[in-house]
Amino acid sequence: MKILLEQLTNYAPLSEVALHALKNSFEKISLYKNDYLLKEGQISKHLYFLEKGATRGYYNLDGKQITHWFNFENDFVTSFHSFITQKPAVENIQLMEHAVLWCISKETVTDLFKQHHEIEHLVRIAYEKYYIRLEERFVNAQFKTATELYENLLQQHSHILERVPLGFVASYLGISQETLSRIRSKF
Amino acid sequence: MKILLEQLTNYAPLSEVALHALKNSFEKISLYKNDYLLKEGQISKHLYFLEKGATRGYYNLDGKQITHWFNFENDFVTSFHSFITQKPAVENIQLMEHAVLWCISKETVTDLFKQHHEIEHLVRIAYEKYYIRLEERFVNAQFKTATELYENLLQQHSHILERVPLGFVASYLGISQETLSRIRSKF
DNA sequence: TTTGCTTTTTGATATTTGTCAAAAATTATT
DNA sequence: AATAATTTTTGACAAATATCAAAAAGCAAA
Repeated sequence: MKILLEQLTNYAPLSEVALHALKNSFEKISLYKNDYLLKEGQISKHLYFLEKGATRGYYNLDGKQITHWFNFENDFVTSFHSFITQKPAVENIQLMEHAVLWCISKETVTDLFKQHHEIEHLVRIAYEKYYIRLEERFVNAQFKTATELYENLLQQHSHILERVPLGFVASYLGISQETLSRIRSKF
Repeated sequence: MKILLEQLTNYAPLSEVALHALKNSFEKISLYKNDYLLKEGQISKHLYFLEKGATRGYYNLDGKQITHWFNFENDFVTSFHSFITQKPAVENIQLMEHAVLWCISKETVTDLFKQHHEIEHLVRIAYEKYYIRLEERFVNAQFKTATELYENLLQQHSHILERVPLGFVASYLGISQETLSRIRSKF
């Protein structure tokens, strides 16, 4: 919980009142490798904070699993599309390792926004950061070669390569597993 | 101005007070084809609402102009990365047509957030929509073929194809102009 | 440690897309 | 209307990546 609150106050400072409200709003849960936080077709009712562990988001396309993101310690996790629109998710969220998470429901989030403007303010700032991060990833994905993407990943997020099977990384980068294997052998 | 306020209240309803504050915060400007809203290296100090006209964002890579987004009527335009971080922009924003815009400064936006929580609330919701939109575009860009991307564009945003030179569309889709030309000839 | 299961690598080949150069078509300017 | 400038198309070829199949390596369970 301490980690979660620290992470939140990195975005913006919070009053004691707001901190207290947040403390009472998250519930701790513990899940195991291969468990699902969300399955395709379900509506995402919860936002999770990943204190420990690793998750991946994937969807099924032509009988294949396409992993399109990973989350690790201190990340917020959910199907944002489903959580925001309350429509069925197209993706699955699965644990790649045993994980400790803090869980909050959509309704609780909405209530917190109503009761504590400073929390909505904080989330507005968090959204900006998340938006920029997505924009960067998008530009990279579109305009860099597979080798450049791998180098980037190696330099900036090498922990991903150590904790995640190669096949997942390949689809995360948008390339085939064989190509990634060949690229890697050249380094 | 009426259009701008309508567009805003599509995200969330606003009180008379907030509407009035907004009315006093935007300034109308008129610019011409090939003018720049922002050049690479500048810090984006303004957010624009495009009432009429069309803009593109592009950056320079290996001596080429890479167009990575377009904006048309009723879109908000800026280099979000630069506007949010107040760091120099990597992209240029140029008018593709004569345009009528409503302009607001970063400081004014910040002040409005402080004075009217409902405006920050509205923007929080707007961010969610923008985030989802970017996510969709990202997933498409990464996992669809050039032909599928063109078909999508044709079905969902055919106005883009009519108003924008082919070369810009090609780099928007992340493919070469020659490839796009060949795809198009097959339809 | 042996056996079975999963993941990764390797080889051969096919497909997609890019690049370069030139021609054709379109648009703008005088 | 003629000329110039820009944009789009076409062709030939090269490069990058995907696909399929099989071997090798790694890991887990009995």
